[in-house]
Amino acid sequence: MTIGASPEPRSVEPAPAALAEVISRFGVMMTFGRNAEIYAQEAPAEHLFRVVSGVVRTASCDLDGRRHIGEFYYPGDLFGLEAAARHQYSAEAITACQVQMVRQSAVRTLIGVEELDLAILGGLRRELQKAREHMRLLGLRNAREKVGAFLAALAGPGVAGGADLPMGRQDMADYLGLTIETVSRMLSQLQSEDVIEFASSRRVLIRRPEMLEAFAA
Amino acid sequence: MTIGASPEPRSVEPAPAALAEVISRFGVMMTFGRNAEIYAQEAPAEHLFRVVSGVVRTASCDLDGRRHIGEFYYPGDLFGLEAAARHQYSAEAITACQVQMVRQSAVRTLIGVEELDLAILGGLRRELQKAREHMRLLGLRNAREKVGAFLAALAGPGVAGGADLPMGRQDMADYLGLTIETVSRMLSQLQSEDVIEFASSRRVLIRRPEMLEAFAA
DNA sequence: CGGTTAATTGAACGCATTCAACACGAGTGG
DNA sequence: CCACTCGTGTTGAATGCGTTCAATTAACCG
Repeated sequence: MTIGASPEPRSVEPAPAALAEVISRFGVMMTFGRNAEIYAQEAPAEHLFRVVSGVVRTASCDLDGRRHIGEFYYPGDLFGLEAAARHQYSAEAITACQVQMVRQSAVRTLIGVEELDLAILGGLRRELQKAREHMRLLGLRNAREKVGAFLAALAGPGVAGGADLPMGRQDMADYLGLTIETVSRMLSQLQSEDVIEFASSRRVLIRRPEMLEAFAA
Repeated sequence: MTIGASPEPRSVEPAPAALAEVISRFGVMMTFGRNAEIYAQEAPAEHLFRVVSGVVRTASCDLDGRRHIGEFYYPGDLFGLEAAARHQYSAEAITACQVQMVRQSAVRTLIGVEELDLAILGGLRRELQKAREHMRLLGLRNAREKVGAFLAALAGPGVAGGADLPMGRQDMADYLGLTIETVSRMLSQLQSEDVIEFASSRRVLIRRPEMLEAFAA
């Protein structure tokens, strides 16, 4: 796989299949409890990870305590294929979860250096796209749009029925660059407008999918 | 170069030397005037670029006109090695500038697929790191800190003397997720605190480097 | 049940924006 | 050389959005 040569350009890259395959076959399965740390910020990035079950977040803490959530990872997603030799963000289990892990050096012997690099290349492209999309969200959306876009992404392209919110309000807030109160307020507002409806605080029903999709942009 | 195997981890990746070398030797030199478009948003990403002189910005326009600046590129920087088959951001000349350009397919024959992919890998790692840093800036800094951090980055690690601001206030604002007025106010504020001083609106002198570096974090 | 954490809601504040006016500099023509 | 214009940058005043602080309610779990 090389950049720019794919016959069918698409806006979002799929997860690199070859690497996912290798991790799922040879990876060491690990189990983490809620809020357990999978790896620390600044830790050496020696392993590649794949979410088997549960949800993972990457987080970065500021000097003065402010926290930023980099991304959420769901079953099937790869994470930990960092940009540098050390992790910029820590990774933590949002829910109890199972994660498969392989040493990069091990993958290298299994599928060869070139294959590994290509797979990582694909993964990085995906990460970069998500990061840029996130940058735009943070830079030029207001609170209402941020929360709407988040829900739209979470509900997925087939926005119908409902969706679970595995993460708490604080995680959503730190992901969107808002406070927990503002997130709550926007959710309440969207509910009062019948765009969504909460079955419980972690379970949301989509009442007007077309309204939510308007936020996706 | 493979991820995780480098003996000396460093926080910021250098530009991929091999690729830069190839572009500078075989690239087609092009000249652009102020505000000229180098490539458009959504255009196929078939080329790799290198700034020879001048400054380049990548920009992305929203449906309702809001603009976001992705990154600024200075002489020696590579750009256009996008995450997808199509450019997420357009590239424009901030100042009159010279840019070298090569087709990816041409590079492939010159240095081989593996080399190319490795070089792009390095470049992407760099881009991802910058994007994440930018995300954090947008997500959890206030106006004062944003402007301070911008100046600190622009002045460079050896924060001393002064720096030129090749971009206008609007570009700075769209990069930082602020309005032009707020940027101007923060600059005035920093000047009134004797952290910086403006020789002209595009030329800034660093009066207290240690104060600026505090923003870098 | 009580006890604890998470989430919602209210009220007041403050930071950044918005709208508006003004200042500055570069370029052009009288 | 000055007057004029246009683009760019600065400054002021008022508004509003999101935050902050505080109190209440809901969910979770022993």
